[in-house]
Amino acid sequence: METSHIKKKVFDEMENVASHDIIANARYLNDEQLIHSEQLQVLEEIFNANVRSEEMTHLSRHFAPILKGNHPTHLALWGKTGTGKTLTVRFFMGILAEMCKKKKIPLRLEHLNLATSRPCFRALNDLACLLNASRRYKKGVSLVELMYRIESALADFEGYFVLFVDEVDNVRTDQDTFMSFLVRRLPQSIPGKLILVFASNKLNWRDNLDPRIVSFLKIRELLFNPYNAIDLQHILKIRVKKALTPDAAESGVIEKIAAMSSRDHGDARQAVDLLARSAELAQAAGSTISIDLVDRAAEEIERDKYADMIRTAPAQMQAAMAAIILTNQKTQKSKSETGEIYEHYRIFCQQAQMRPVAIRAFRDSLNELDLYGFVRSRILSKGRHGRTREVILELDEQLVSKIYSIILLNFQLRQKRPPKTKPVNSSPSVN
DNA sequence: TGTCCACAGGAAATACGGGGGT
DNA sequence: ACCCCCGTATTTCCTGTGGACA
Repeated sequence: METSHIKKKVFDEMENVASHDIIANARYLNDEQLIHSEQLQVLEEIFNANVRSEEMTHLSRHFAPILKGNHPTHLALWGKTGTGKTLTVRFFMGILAEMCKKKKIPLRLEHLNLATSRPCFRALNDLACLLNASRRYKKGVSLVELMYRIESALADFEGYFVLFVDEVDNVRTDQDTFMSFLVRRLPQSIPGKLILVFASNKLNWRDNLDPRIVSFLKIRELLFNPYNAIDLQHILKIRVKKALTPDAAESGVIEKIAAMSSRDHGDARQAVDLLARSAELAQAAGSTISIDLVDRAAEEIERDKYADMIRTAPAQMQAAMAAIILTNQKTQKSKSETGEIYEHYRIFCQQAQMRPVAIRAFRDSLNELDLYGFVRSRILSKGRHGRTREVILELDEQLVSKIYSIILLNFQLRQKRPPKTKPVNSSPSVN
């Protein structure tokens, strides 16, 4: 009887949700789930709505010389994340490839995406892999060898070679070597006409580059501004049409999301995320997307952001955060001072079996927590009773306890690792 | 008006750890 | 396998400071 009751409940719940479906095609709310052709389709609609049309025009002008057999210069794109640098270029490249095919102009396009920070060696290695010139090495191959392989992979190609280097600023230790290879050596050593397109999130990327290379680059620049509310509305409308059932979004919802997003970041991906989150909430509630739900979704995203940040934060910052929370619990106030927080920090370290850092370093951790918005703090002078930093914890209780449990979890995992003895062969051998 | 608290936060020294070269 | 180098984290040492209080 008990089980059938539960069965019925689950069944009803599912039935209920399914009948109120407002999400018709969830994949359109998450770019990673779209296959290439669908992505292109979405892009095409976005660009047709005149979003990023200026940038598109700029690209067209820049690459126009190709049609006349001339050699365009290199190009650099700047703009914050989610401003559409990658998508715009890829979309444009698609069109360019089509045109060249029609006009029988030999063209080769490659997209080197340096998504995460990596040294020069791995960047070159990735490029070599992209050109099918090498396998992936950890080490054991010299930089020169990699360069040689890249060159010989291109030795037979005489047309235009457009290399799109995405997120160049991610190349660490010896960016100059990497850049000078691309800019100075490669064009000289291959028969094709090389056109480099760099994209970077950091506007000052060029500043810490060897000036000789900068002069060689003769780069044309193209700045991608954050999306404004109108652009975002276009982008969102297309997603809504593709992903949701008709009338799923109440009036004003798209405008609201666009306005919030353009005010906060102008990042299209985050805007779509907010839409997706709102839709999920509505789906769960069996209603349509209301403006209220958007607010709630924004709160949820905000919470997740904090939770994520604390999860990946350095251990010292986590410990400092835990100390602040503990201090507040003890004193039953939301305000606390450096000294008392440090005391709780030391207790916490004892429990977590880690060595506490000196007070000076601890202050820096507190500062960082302020910087990342976990707490608000200011210097307070209490006259004879000294000066101190007053730390105020303003996150809501729910979030605080979530953060606290994340920290505890992290430290428990850390404890499990045996102290500085060599690993005993108790775990299955990892190679 | 001077004192003095309880820290802030800068500078330099030192420790650490990973990666590269030989 | 070994060493060196370099960037980052931490420690050590230090000087500075707003204002309550005597």
